[in-house]
Amino acid sequence: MKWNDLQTEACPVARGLSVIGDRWTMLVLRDCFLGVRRFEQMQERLGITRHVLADRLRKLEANGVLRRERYQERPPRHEYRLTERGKALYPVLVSVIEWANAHVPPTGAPSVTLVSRETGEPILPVLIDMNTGKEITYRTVTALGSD
Amino acid sequence: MKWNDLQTEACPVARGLSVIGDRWTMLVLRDCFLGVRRFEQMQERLGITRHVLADRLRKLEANGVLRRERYQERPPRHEYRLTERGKALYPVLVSVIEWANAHVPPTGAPSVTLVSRETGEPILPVLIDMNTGKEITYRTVTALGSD
DNA sequence: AGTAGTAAGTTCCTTTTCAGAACCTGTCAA
DNA sequence: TTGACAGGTTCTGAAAAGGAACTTACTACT
Repeated sequence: MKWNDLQTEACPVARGLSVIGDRWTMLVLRDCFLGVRRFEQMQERLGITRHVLADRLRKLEANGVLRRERYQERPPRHEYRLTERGKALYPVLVSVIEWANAHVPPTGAPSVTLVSRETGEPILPVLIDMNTGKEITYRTVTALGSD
Repeated sequence: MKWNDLQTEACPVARGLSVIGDRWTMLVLRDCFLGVRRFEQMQERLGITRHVLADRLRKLEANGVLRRERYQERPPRHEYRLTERGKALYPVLVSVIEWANAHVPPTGAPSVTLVSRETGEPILPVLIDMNTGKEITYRTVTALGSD
């Protein structure tokens, strides 16, 4: 099976990863959430090759995660911004951050954490089921549907 | 920059993705959460090549996400199980599922959703900050540390 | 007029990774 | 002795990624 065939699968994990499971893609989106909008800045910050970055931005735009906006004419220049669909990925990013900080300790370098804009206090992310108010773990939940 | 250099970065997104951001890796973990433990089953379910599956399982074991347990001697046979570190990835998986079901609609095929084991009702996952009790969005939270 | 700088890519070439299939090893059962 | 099973390894060709240089359409400086 090829990677691109995943888009049509019934499993939502496969469908989701067909969009964001690519090498570099989530790192590009991290920069987008940090407010980086331009090709040159992303390329320099990420250390990704220009070729791959152009490809990822194209695919993210095609999938409706980013949109390409012209910010000047002559010469034409564009910047990339998160769409609503892109912004909806924030929980995925936060979950990765939380997991990495707890389980993939940085080697020497200081860690980056998330803090509340309001209080400045570190945040403690937990997945809650809004219907029951309880925490979601692999024990309390099961998959339903044709898999 | 090479992909493997990400492990030593200060950014937790980069460190996390150096472990789980690889092609196929999260799909292997999906199967683990579904209770699949053996090489043959994973290979058949995923449609991944045996070579790549062996590689991913090796890396996941090296990173402490899975552990390899012998379940019979002569001939030696092993199965793969999630460690605590692996189980801690459940929120990442759930976030991907939630996003995909909302934003990457299946083409024709019926969707797979998560339900509460207790009530059988569909769950509605939301990321909450345990300190404030409020929902976490890209507006309410900001990164702190050297990035 | 000529030179340098900027932004967003594209092109070319090499190296790495992946897909697909076949093969290997040790054991049991027919 | 042949076949099946489980968990891999080995091989070859195709696809993707890395690295560096080049392109285009401007603006600003000398």
